Amino acid sequence: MRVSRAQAEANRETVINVASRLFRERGFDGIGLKDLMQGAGLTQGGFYKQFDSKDDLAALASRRAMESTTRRWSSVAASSPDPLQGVIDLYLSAEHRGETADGCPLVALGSDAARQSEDIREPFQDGIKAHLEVLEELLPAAEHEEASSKAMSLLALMVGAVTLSRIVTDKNLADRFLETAIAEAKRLTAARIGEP
Amino acid sequence: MRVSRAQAEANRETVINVASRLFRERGFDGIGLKDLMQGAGLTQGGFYKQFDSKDDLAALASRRAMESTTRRWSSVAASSPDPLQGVIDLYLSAEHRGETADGCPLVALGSDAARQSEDIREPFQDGIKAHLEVLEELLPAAEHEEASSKAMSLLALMVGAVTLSRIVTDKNLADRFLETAIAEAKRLTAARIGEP
DNA sequence: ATTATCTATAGATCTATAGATAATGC
DNA sequence: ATTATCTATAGATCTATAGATAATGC
Repeated sequence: MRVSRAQAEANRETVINVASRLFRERGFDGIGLKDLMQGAGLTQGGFYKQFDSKDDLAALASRRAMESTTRRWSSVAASSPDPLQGVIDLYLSAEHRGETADGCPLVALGSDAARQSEDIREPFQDGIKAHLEVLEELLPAAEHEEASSKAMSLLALMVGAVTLSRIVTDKNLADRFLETAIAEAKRLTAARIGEP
Repeated sequence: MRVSRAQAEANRETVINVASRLFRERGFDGIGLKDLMQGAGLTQGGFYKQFDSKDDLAALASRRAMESTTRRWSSVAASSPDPLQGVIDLYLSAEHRGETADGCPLVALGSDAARQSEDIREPFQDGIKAHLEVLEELLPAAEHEEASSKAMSLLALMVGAVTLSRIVTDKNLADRFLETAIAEAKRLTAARIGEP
């Protein structure tokens, strides 16, 4: 029954990774410890030797999820001819809308996160700041202040668009939310000449 | 024990209204039938004579919530010197961020809604369409197509901004999400001269 | 007589804990 | 000897149902 320390650590990491996917897919209240542990090939009983509580795992899994999507942004930016457009097109794509478990936690768990304790909202906040920093560096703005504001509006626009796109049942309307957001993001990111 | 038909109908309405608040406050999975009925001054046992299932109530409560916020938009627009700005300022206010139970269901339940069945997503979609229609009528656009696109981007921006503002624990960052979204909304809604 | 609501309960599931088991690590 | 994971279970809570109760409506 007992496994090596290295294996135990690997198991812990697997549980966090599985949780980061399953929480996004079903919500924090939508999946129990039994299924979370089963998803990692373990049983429920071992849970509390690895984690303090379900909320503890929720915080760890949220951090892992946010870090994973920040990394994806950086990697897409690094490999795109137009880095900012690359990130925008990826985020506002039908593929991203479809992959809840691997997609942005802000969309998958946004309204859930707002209801959680500070311990769980903190990893989301850190992830939001990291996402903003990626955008700020990519934005063509003269001053830092302007880039910061643009980044915040752009993130809000993108999170809102994918959220709405996932809610509606009308496929055509869902696609239009993504398309109009892409068009609006282009206007937003274009350098504004002669503006304060 | 038995009450008049009129009173029974009034009780049903009360349960829907209570549910529309409590679901927004705690999420669909965050509150049970016992507490929902108790909130209306009733006991759990009577629930299934009034509703088919918890999901049935969730759909009815979601519709009620969306209709309520659409009405609020219309009423704010009717009583503001600048109707569109009135709606934007109300939505992107610290007050709206603070009142989860009475605020926009798209923010309070956005990520939850995306995970629900079509029966529950439909009232959200109808509410989204109603919200878009209010914005379209207020937007200063030459063509319908343009107003429609602007309305969708504006709604996405606002939903995203309040969602992010509720998640972050840093009060200063939370306020900045609302402020930058207001500034961006102003640019978005201003008539664009010489654009396609 | 009908029926809106009540009390009571079934059966499932949830988080968390207790103690057994068997492999690791000293 | 220590400990990672297992089986088993406690105690609470969840959705849904059954049957009792008492007031309405015919």
